[in-house]
Amino acid sequence: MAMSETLKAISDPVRRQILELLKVKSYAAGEIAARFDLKQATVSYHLKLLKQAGLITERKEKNYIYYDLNASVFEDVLTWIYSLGKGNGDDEK
Amino acid sequence: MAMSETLKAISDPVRRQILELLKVKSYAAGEIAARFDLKQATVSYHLKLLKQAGLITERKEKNYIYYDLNASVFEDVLTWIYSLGKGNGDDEK
DNA sequence: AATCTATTTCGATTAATTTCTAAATAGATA
DNA sequence: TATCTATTTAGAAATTAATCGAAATAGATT
Repeated sequence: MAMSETLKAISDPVRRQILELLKVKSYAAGEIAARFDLKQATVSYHLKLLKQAGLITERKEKNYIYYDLNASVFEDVLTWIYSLGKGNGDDEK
Repeated sequence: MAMSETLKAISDPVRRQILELLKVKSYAAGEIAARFDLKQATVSYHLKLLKQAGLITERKEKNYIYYDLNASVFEDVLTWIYSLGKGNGDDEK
C-alpha cells in the first residue's frame, strides 16, 4: 500500500511543487500556502496527504508547524521503476 | 505536462499491474483483460491512458491489438525524483 | 483570562476518475 | 456478403479527489 500512497501523492502538481519548495529548506504551513493560489485549508489538505505518504515530516516550533522533505520514501518507487526496465519477469505488485 | 501524465498513469494500481505484465512480453488487449476482475471496456480505458502517457505502444496483428511496454518514458520521473534528493535549490516544476 | 495567530478539521460543492452496459468499428473467416 | 471475433467508443452511474468557507484547536501574547 505504501507505493500506491507515494505515487498518488506525487501525481498531483500542487503536491509536487510543495515538495520542490521543501527541497530548499523547511517552511511553515502559512509560508507554503502563500505561494499558491489556493486557500490555506486546501494547502493543509495537501500537506496532510504528503504527511500520510511519509514524504514530509512536521515539526512544531512556537505556534508554527514547519514541514520538512523526506525523499527517502522514494526508494520503493525507484526500485519499481527500475524493475520494469530490467525485464526480470516478476509479475507481482 | 509529460511528467504529470506519466505519474497519473502509474498512480493507479491496475495500470501498474498492466505494466508489470507487459514487462514480460507483449499481450493482446483481451489477454490482458482476462487477468483482471474488470470488464474489457474498463481495461481498454486503462490501456488508452497508458498509451496516451507513452508508457505502452500498440501493434496491430490480425484482428488483435498487441501492447508493448515502453519504460523509457520514466526518464523524466527519475530525474525529478533524484533532483529532490540532491538539494540543488531548483524551485521549478 | 482574554485575545491573537497559525493551522487544522468539518461539511458542502464541484470536478475528475473509474467502472459498467450497450453500441460501434474493423479486420478475419465462412 | 454475412457473420464472427477482438477491441474500442459512448454515455451513464458510482466513487474518489480537490477546493472552499466557516468553525475548531492550540500555542503565544497581552
